[in-house]
Amino acid sequence: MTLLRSDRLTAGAAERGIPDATVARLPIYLRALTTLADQGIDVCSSHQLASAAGVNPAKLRKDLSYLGSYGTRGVGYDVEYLRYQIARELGQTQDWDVVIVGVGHLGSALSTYDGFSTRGIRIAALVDTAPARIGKKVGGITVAPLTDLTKIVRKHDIAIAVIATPAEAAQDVADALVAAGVTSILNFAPAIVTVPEGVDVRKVDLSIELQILAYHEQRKAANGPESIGTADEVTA
Amino acid sequence: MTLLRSDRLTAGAAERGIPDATVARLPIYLRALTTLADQGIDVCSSHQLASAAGVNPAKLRKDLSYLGSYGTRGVGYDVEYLRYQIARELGQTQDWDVVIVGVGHLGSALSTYDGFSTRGIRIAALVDTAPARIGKKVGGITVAPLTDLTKIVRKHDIAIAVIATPAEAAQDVADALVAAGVTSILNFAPAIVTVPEGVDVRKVDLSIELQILAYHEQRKAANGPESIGTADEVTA
DNA sequence: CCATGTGAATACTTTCACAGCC
DNA sequence: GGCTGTGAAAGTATTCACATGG
Repeated sequence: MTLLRSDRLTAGAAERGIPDATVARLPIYLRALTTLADQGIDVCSSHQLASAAGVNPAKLRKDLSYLGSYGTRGVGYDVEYLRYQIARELGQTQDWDVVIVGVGHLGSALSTYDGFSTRGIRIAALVDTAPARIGKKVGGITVAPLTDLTKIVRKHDIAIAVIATPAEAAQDVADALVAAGVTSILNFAPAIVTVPEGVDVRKVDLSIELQILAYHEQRKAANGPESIGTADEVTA
Repeated sequence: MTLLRSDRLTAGAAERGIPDATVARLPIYLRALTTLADQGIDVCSSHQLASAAGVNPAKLRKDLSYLGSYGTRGVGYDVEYLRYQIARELGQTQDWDVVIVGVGHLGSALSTYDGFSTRGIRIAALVDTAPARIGKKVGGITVAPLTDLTKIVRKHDIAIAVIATPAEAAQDVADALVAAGVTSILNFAPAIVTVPEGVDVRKVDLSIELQILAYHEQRKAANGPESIGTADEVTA
């Protein structure tokens, strides 16, 4: 989750050193811009965009300032232009081929998720170890055996993989992915996977999110209901 | 994601004011402790536990210090005792009934996900609007119509809900959930939902995680491969 | 001696408030 | 006049390093 950056601001001309917290929000801004564009809006203020994205305007402007000065003082931002700049910064000018390992319920859900294609992400291959699943078609893609991994990664020039296996298999799959040449992994398995330097891992754990909510619920119940409020998700 | 805390340390006896970042890691420690217990380990050092959880020992000790002093100097932590203390802090001494709204691919995957039951979370009901889905059984639970929501929430005393609908429906569903009395929402729909004060929303966006990885991949490709390394997920 | 628990130092993030430009 | 872009201030989080107690 936290990546070291050897160069926050190195010598030379304006080395890009965008804070992690900002990078994590850029896709949200992108989505918000698309929403605005769909509404026929082609110029927006930081307030409008911030409200569509669920953040506050100062944070939005600070975030955008790391990319450059793409707004116009006294006016706002050109929706289409800003959308392009953020997409470029995120590397969405190219399409990223992704392989999903593990075609159970979650893997199937991911492979048919339609939010990927419009965001520069293409599910290029599905892989599993279960003989019952190999050869079956899911979302138009034939499930391949794990042993084909290296071949698949080479063929599609895949850098990013998704682990959607049970916890027990996660580390072995991660090792296989790294060996095959993958350098970024999104791990849905409820296990910590260890990878060599230079490989990024992000983790999404569905039950953890619910446990965090349960914690806050418990506190609401314990204290009076008046002692807690949300800052997030409240549009001014 | 960020919750206001009116009392970081109020008067009286040790008011609990655990930082958000720490709360987000407690479920990870819980999982790590379970792993250790399964290996027959019943006392562990902060190093052992930290390595199993994928964090560094200092952070772990600091996090645990917010809960109290549950370790023994010179020795370490009793696995079972610490596990209980964290579970209690997270509110897992009781079971939380949860309703999932939207029984598409993702909703189905969630309702059959077996990582919930052992963590104090019980899927009590499934709800959808599509007539084709209502009445069908998924993971042993019959899908109910959205109009039954209030009845269901009352019956099971539900505080926590999951939105797994398309983006367009998310806000309406959130409104219905709040009206029915739900006070915590986990939102998987790729949309920002607005809720009144006192209601917590957490958001998981599958495509955003991949976009963040793509950003880092792009940077690896652009710069020399030597200029980036990961701090996370590397066990010493 | 050992490993925890914790103040103090550092690093990062958010927010404020206003200078700068349209 | 209005809104962006940004230094500076405030607020959080992480890490260090050592006093503390078994």
